[in-house]
Amino acid sequence: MDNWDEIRTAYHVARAGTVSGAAEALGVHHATVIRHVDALEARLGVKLFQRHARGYTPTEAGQDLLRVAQTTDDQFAQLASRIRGRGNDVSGELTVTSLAMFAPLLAPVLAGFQRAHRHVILRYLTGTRLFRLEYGEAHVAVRAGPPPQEPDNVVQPFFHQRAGLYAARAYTEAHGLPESLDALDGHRFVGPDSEEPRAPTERWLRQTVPAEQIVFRSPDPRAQEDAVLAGAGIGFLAPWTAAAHPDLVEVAAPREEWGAPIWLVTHVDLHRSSKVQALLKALKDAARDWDTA
Amino acid sequence: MDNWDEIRTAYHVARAGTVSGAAEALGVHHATVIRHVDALEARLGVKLFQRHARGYTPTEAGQDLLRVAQTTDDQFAQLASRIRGRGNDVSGELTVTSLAMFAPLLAPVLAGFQRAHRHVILRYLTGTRLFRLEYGEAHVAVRAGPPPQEPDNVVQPFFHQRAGLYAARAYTEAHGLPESLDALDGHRFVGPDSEEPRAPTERWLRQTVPAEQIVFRSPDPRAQEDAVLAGAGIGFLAPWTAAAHPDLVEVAAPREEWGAPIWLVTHVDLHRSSKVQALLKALKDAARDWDTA
DNA sequence: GCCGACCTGTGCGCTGGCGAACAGAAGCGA
DNA sequence: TCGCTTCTGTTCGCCAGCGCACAGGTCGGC
Repeated sequence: MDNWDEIRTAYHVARAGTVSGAAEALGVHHATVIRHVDALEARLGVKLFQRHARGYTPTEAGQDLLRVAQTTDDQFAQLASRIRGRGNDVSGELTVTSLAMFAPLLAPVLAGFQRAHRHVILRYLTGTRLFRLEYGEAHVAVRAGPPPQEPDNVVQPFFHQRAGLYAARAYTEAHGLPESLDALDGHRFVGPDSEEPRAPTERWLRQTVPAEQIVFRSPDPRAQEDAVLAGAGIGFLAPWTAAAHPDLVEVAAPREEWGAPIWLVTHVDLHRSSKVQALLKALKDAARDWDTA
Repeated sequence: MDNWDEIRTAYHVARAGTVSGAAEALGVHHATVIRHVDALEARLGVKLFQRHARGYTPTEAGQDLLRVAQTTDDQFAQLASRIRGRGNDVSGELTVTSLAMFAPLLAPVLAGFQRAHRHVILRYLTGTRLFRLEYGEAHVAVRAGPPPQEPDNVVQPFFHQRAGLYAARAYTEAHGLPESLDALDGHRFVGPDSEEPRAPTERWLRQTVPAEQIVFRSPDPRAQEDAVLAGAGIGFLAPWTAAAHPDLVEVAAPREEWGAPIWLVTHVDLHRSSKVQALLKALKDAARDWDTA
């Protein structure tokens, strides 16, 4: 059964009862209908219709085909309306990915979005691995650093990430507060575990602070945050993270050189769907407050 | 959804994950596959796949299509095996039609055939109306008289129908037995009701016997038979009918001029099916005995 | 780091399948 | 009985859609 269009033609012949009627319903010439039916019967080796001057009467096999094709037609019609409807509908799955450090920022926005669109199922992936939009691993990605260059990705600015140096009150009470960024000797730092620094804060830390003073290292930004809160040392945190913990002391205010642009990235194939557009709008609305804050 | 082949192509792409794989499975060039998918997406207005250098990944809509097309493919495969199998299988419906007078002759054959092929459902239509093979009203027809000329019918000789004149013993005891066919005056006859005679017996009766002597008339041959048995008059019966009733007396032995050829007729579209062939064989096997009898 | 395997994507020439037109048959009504 | 309509079915010319060839990209192994 390797020609579904011929089945569809035969189905319309069985329904209309005549070749001409089927041809009109299909919008093709009746000669085409005859060719399709003849080809299908030849391939099956069984007559589907009895031909007479007043039309085509389905044989048993033809009636069987009529039943099967009828349900197929219905299912395809339902499929089409589902698919077409989905284009203008905010429903189904919606997968967002970002670095783990943005979770406290994004999670409330995503939760609010889900409340506004009850038919959408949100998946929020965080991880060190880069989730690839072109493989359909995510609809929307939040990326930091230089603007992504992938050809099939639609990139737009999200917000500007700022970072400052903070320490827990327990740490400053034990080790004091550095007077300036030039007098950091003897202080302990919380930093990344990576071999090569990627973020501007990581590069600054490596260039400025001797390695032996970075006493707590973790590849997980959330673990670093926890370490700073526990008084393990001085570490980079976003201002909004620090603001959420009154127990933290600002060692150095956020600097322009420590900041990084954050981008919203979508795959070009999905970017136009209203589902993705709705999420992008919600994210950018939220980011407007972050930039001014 | 008016192009089922494109759906089938997209289905194979979703299954294989690559355009090339789908093209190989379908036996077409991969350029054709790309064209089909592009056309289908354009018509639906929704991306079915995310394209990347390593293949096509189905979107939600593509996965939906995959599920629907999967079941469609299964159903078509089952349909094909059913239809193809039916060609070599003696099952399903089998409709036979004949003049009502042949019912006692044919019914035992048909019953035996059904016993031999338990999966077949036999329909035996008798009636004055001519059931039309080309409209699928019957698979096999038994026709009397000159060989049928319909172009799409396959005609083969069945047996030679013979007829004699008989009367019930009750009739002969009351009215005596005619000495010859030239001395029929005063005798009563059972005959047809038709305006124009069709069977040779009917023509002979009209030419030979005055109309007023045909005292019992019926369009139904079985009713005529019952009338002869009841002693209503002399009438034409087949020898095998008379043989079944010891109460009947032969008025005139069957003559060649009273006989008529009987034909087996099938529609050319159905003639080659093994179901019809099996029934034809059973009928002709039975007729071999009738001819010699 | 280079090479090979495999993928998508596109322009071109050609052919299979399409529509147009006509022929023939059957049914229907005047 | 004749004409009209409505079917099927065949032939012919032509174009949409096919396969081919090549380009460009990515991934993995040596």
